[in-house]
Amino acid sequence: MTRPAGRGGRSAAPRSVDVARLAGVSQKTVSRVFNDEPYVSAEVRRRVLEAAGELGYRRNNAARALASGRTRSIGVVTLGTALYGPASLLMGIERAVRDMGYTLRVVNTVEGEPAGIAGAVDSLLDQGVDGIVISEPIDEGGDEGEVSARVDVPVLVLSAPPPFTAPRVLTAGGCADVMARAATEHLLDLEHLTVHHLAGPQPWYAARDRLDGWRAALAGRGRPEPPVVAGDWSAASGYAAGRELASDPDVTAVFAANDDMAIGLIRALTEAGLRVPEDVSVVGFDDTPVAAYVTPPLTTVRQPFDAVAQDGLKRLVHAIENPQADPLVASDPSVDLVVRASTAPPPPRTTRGHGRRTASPSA
Amino acid sequence: MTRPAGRGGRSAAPRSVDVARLAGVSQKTVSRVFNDEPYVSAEVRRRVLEAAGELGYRRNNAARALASGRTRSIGVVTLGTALYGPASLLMGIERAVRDMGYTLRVVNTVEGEPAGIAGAVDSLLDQGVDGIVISEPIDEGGDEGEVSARVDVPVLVLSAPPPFTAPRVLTAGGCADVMARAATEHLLDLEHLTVHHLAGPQPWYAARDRLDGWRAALAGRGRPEPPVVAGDWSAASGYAAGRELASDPDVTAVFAANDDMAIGLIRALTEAGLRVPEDVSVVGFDDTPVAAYVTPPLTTVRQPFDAVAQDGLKRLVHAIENPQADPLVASDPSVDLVVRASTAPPPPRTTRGHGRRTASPSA
DNA sequence: ATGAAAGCGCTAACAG
DNA sequence: CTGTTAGCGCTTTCAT
Repeated sequence: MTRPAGRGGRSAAPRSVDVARLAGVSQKTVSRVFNDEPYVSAEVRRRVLEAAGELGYRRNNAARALASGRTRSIGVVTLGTALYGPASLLMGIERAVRDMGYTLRVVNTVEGEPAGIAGAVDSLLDQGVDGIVISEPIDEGGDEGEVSARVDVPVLVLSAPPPFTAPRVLTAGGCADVMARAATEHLLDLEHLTVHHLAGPQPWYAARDRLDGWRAALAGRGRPEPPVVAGDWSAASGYAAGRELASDPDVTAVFAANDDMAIGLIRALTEAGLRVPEDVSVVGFDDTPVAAYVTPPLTTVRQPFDAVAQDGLKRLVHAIENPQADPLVASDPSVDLVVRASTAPPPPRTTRGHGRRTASPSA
Repeated sequence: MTRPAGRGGRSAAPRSVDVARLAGVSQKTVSRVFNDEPYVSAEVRRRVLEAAGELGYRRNNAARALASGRTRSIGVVTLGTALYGPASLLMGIERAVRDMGYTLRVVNTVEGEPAGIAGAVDSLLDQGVDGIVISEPIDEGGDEGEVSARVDVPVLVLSAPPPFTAPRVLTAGGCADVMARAATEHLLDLEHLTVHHLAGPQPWYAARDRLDGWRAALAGRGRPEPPVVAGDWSAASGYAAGRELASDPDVTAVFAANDDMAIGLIRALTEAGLRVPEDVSVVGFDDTPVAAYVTPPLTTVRQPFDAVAQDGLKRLVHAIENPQADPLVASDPSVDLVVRASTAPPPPRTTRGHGRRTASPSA
């Protein structure tokens, strides 16, 4: 019909000139209509829209990007994990990006892969994104500097201090420390003498934040700081930690850096013959969907993923669209401690240490 | 320097002509080098690469897409949920897309939103993707037909029968039924007279598949089919179902359509004074990271997300790059039943019904 | 093995 | 309010 499947393009998709011809206007007017530009009479607009509908016209994004120098897309760098935290954040980001009228490109970094964040950012830059979101990065040690020079778009770093310096870096959601502090204080308020911490993997800024918050809470009350137990976010690591902790009669309260580890921890404690929360209290972090339904229902901290993503993206888009203006200020999200049945006052002091050295599986 | 920050474009990014000039070759040769085209002498290639490196040259994707008619990007439509299944699948898709040399664009559909899949596909088409992946769609009833006409790129539908008809539709991973069947048969092999099913929300094809598999297993052994209990994937719904099921002494085995529901179910059963697996066996689906660490460790089915994504994407890309060729055939993934401690033979028949009507909370 | 010329389909100035 | 004229930076086609 119109055109015999032009060069590279797949089929002969209608172009704006085709619409213009059919509507009896100039090509530029079609462009005006589709960009909601002013100065188009209602009548002409109607005719254009009708013609476009008839032809099944849809703007060519590549041409738009080439001509305007903007792609209206935002890239996000995520860890390639289905962990509840990162996954929830990604969903929040997608929604926020869409709400702001942008499209989303996604690149995962694979833990332990050489390229890391630098490579992912580079790939996004190749794709021509207008802005970049780095979600829950981890500190891989030093390859971040390499990117910095080339990054000429605004960058938003979520749930962490900036992992690298680029001309225009924003941050959002670095509030895990205050949430962790609240969790720890909840345990202290219950009269526990101290609180142990089952930490996440330290390359993760999110894990460090929680560790810091726990430290701050303990320091704030002048409590001794027991040695940190290291986990890797998995329930398996929580279980391993639990076996260790179960044999120490001084352990009456544990703050785990995420719910999965808390669940593994509880399992190990239970198998060792300890009761949660009567013998040991446990607090998790995330409020995963199952947290309320494990045994016992888990006291945990709910993270405001959507709010963080929304606030961050609003500021990122502002930075994109107003390169010269001062960045908007971050609004701080609310801390949300969800108290369930896994926390209680410590056992009476006289009975502490009671049969705590033998592991008698119960299941 | 080169050029004072041309019209729309942000800064004066170097173009291929700049590289060509510096390397003392034609622009076309630069293009050849970057596209790994043949007929470029090693010496020239080296000079071009060096010049490009010096200038910090990076190809402009919009121009490439405009000139070639291909964007080298694949769009994925996902539900906006952090549920383990969909999130895992998304990670697998990202990886597979990247491995195939494409980039990924993501659009979520929000359950209950009017636009639904049709809107998401449309948005992806606007963005000019070369292919589309629809991940774990749900049947929203009828708005799919609207898209079909306009979809001129290959579409891969994961974990479901095609939700709409488009010229070139592929499917992958619709194997939940055989996995569900295996799960049910495991319970039957343990001598349970029948198996109850805690189903997922029926708009989800994934939920329907599991229901079908359960039915097939029961039918295959000539067992009675008890009424289906409806859930919504959440642990909360599993808990609600558990309260119901706990009062029925005929319930000795339950196959839950996902792990979260299984966990909620177990909690309700436990609170009702029933033991798992001594009184009631439970099988989940997904093998979430916590499945092995809840009490009791959950027998469940592990889904081969990565394999499904990889196989599907290989075929999608084949369809993109060989429009005329016959589609590749799907390779079927392996079923992986993980037997843990939540399943056992039913209680002795003489004692069945024992104290099953009163709910005496424990834990 | 390399180069020249001609667009891809749009947006951005500038005229009317 | 509307139209004209130039490119955006590549890939493609065809010459050498």
